Amino acid sequence: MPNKQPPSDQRHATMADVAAHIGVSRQLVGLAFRHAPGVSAETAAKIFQAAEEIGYQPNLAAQALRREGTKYIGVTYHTSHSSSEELLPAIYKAAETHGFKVILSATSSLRSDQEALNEIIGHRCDGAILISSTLPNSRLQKIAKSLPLVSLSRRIEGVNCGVVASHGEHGVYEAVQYLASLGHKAIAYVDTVEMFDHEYRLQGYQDAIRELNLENWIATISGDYIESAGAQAAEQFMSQGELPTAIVCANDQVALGLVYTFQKSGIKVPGDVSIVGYDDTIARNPFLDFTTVHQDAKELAEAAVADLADRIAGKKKLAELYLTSANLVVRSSTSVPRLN
Amino acid sequence: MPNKQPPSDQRHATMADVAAHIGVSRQLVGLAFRHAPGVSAETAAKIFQAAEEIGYQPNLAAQALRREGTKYIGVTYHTSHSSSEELLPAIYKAAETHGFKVILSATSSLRSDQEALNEIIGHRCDGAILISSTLPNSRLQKIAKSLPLVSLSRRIEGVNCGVVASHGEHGVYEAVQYLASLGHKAIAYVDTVEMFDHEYRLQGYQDAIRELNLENWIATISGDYIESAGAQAAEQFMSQGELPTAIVCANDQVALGLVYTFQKSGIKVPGDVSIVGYDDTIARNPFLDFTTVHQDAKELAEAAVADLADRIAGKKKLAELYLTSANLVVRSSTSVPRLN
DNA sequence: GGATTTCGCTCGTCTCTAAGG
DNA sequence: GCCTTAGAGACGAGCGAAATC
Repeated sequence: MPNKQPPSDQRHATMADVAAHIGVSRQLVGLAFRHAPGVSAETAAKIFQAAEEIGYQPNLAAQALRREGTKYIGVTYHTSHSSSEELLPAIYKAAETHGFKVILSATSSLRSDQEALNEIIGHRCDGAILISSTLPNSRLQKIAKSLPLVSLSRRIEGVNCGVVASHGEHGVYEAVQYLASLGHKAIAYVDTVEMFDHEYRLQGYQDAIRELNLENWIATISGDYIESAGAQAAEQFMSQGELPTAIVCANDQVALGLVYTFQKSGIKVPGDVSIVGYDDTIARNPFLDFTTVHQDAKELAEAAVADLADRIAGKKKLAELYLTSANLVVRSSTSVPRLN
Repeated sequence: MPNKQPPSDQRHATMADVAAHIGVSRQLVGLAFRHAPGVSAETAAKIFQAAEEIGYQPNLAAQALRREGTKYIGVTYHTSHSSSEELLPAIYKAAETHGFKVILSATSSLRSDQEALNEIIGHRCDGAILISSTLPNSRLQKIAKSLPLVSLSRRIEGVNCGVVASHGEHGVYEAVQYLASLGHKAIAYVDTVEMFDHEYRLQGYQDAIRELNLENWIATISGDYIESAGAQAAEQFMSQGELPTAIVCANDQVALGLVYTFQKSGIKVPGDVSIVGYDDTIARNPFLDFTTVHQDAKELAEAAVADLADRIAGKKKLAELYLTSANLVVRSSTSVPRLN
């Protein structure tokens, strides 16, 4: 009766296996994998080759358990939030350059933000990036005391965490100014009140309108299906007698709903109405090719990770706000106004 | 000079802290959290309350390290694959009922399937679900020897893993039959050759057309931006003299590109052309309201998790294929054919 | 004596055996 | 037989200190 099973196919290789394979100590293998100084280049090469041969992959759980910090960044995001499509890859990249691994934790109608965050705490992540989190500020403030936090794409206030979002005021302001420069005077704005940070984008609209001495024309909509909300806004405009000559939307999805519905009713974009979106997600899709405000996923991700890394290193404690660029990208959904 | 720091705010609480807080043994706390037998209801309540009070969350790394299996399921998915929007929440749910936690690992143009899989191996997941993975079969076959695998939304062959996908042949067949029942005779199909499993959906079209004694009318398209591909297909149809009276698309995104482009050119849907999608993702969006083939995220997720759980338990080793339901959902993008 | 390698303890939890109330 | 505790050895890697060439 064997008191110890031979390393079966089932068991994963460990550092000890690698070490035994070439006759060095386990610790030395550890040093090599940590890229710590004091391992001769020759030995290191042998070690990595042996690891390759027996298919060794470091056990992340063991690392996380033993290390002072886990070197994990937790990221919560909502599965149907379209902007995370570009944000997540950028976060992976940025985290890697800062020496962190990413642990994703998805939220949805079936999984709350709190559950997602608990998982991150369970993994003992050194810090967390919360994308458009719906957690109340009081809750966040409590969590921020023991876990470095960055709120991404949601400008929260009164919480000691980093906040990273695109400069909505500026982006929308620029869009309205551009439309005015084309000769538009009846410029409307579609405000989606259930979207985070909608108020800042609205602010940009109002600032520009005031400065241009034009009239406010705001359509306020709400609803889960954001494209449908855009469609609903289109109906609203069409039932009001005269249409504006240009409409700025709080995001690309609303713009799509709007354009689709107009076209279905025979209203041409941009011939009859110019439309501008925000986000530059679906807008850049060649068949849509909407004029929109571009927010840069890479810039957002890098700012978020850099701030979080500073917090983890203890260099920051207080609230800090970063507004990343939001610039108009002119494409084919805008033109000079129609002749009435 | 204190030889031991008092539990500072920085350190996370452990089972020992919980135990000390109410004066029981550390082992008992462990039993309670594992819901193991032998803990009185009264004591268990006290333990959980104490855990709540001092904010204890089990250290997942320690659990994963010590346990025989980690009870993790790794899931790889591509961030711009729209169907994962519904699939991921469903997988979380299904995994939970089977007693597993989920570890997400995203792929994108910046992060390969192999990197994503390595992370999963690093976490020592008991098994993995690969959603529309692009890894070559030979690679998968090698991995499947040491890690239970399920391929979701991609029908691979020759690999000893579970395969779960919707019954594309049936779904498209049903769509064509329905169109024929409305009186359509010129029924075209848009085949997206770069999509996984496109061949099965095409097969359904061909089977139905043959059975109905109609003529094959296939538009083959390729390209990254799948909605643009749809738009491109629309251009193709419009340049061919006469339009078909109905078009079945390989997926919803293509359908959107098609409909959008037709409408822009003044062609009415469904007045001039009926359109059917596949997936029932964006199609269900109220402002689109496309007729489409519904594939059920919940059904897919449950089948995938159930099969994987069986593999992890050692109840299965060989390849196995599950085809989940694919049923036509009639909405407003289809009607009787136009009068020529 | 500096470069290279090894020792020995530790992280938080699981799991097992033995024994106490 | 119920509940509870004591004690100890894992799991796999990190890291400070000591040993070796």
